[in-house]
Amino acid sequence: MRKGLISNNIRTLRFHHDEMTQKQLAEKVGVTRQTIVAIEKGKYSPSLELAFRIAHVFNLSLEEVFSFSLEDET
Amino acid sequence: MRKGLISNNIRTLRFHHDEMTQKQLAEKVGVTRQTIVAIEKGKYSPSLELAFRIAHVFNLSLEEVFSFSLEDET
DNA sequence: TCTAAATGTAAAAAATACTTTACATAAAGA
DNA sequence: TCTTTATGTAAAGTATTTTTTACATTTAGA
Repeated sequence: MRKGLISNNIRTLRFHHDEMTQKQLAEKVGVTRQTIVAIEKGKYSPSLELAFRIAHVFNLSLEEVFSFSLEDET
Repeated sequence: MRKGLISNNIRTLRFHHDEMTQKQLAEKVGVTRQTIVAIEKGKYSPSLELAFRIAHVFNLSLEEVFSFSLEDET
């Protein structure tokens, strides 16, 4: 699949939500802390399900947490 | 990760968009037809990127195409 | 200074998403 | 009837996501 760019504001959102730690977020969504680290740092993007779970923790829609921009495809 | 349920209305949306075929949708988002079949039939859910791409084709937000419901986690 | 908590990195293994190839069926039209 | 188009299934292989384990660094507080 051609690749666009997915970004997120998880880090910011954690701090805006009572300084939630990576560990706390990981526990709330049911993954390991390493998974949160990798996503925050952009090593890879989460599965659709995990993206939904994370947005849910912050009481936001998925698209308020993750944004996508297409690459050029002429 | 604990699993919730992700569903989608791709099939309906294809018909509402000029009876777009699976093949056409696949080409527009840059995957094979089998991938579209599998997602429509719920064999697995797409990556976050593919979900964004599909929503984009229909000019909808991701959450208008895919919905997520949490399992019970008491 | 010692300890604990939060964050970062890395590597191997497991799980899931996606591709490729191939074949089957049903419906529509020449 | 013959052909084409749309859809479905399946299996093997590749790519990506997630887990597990382990260790390093920084900061805050006792």
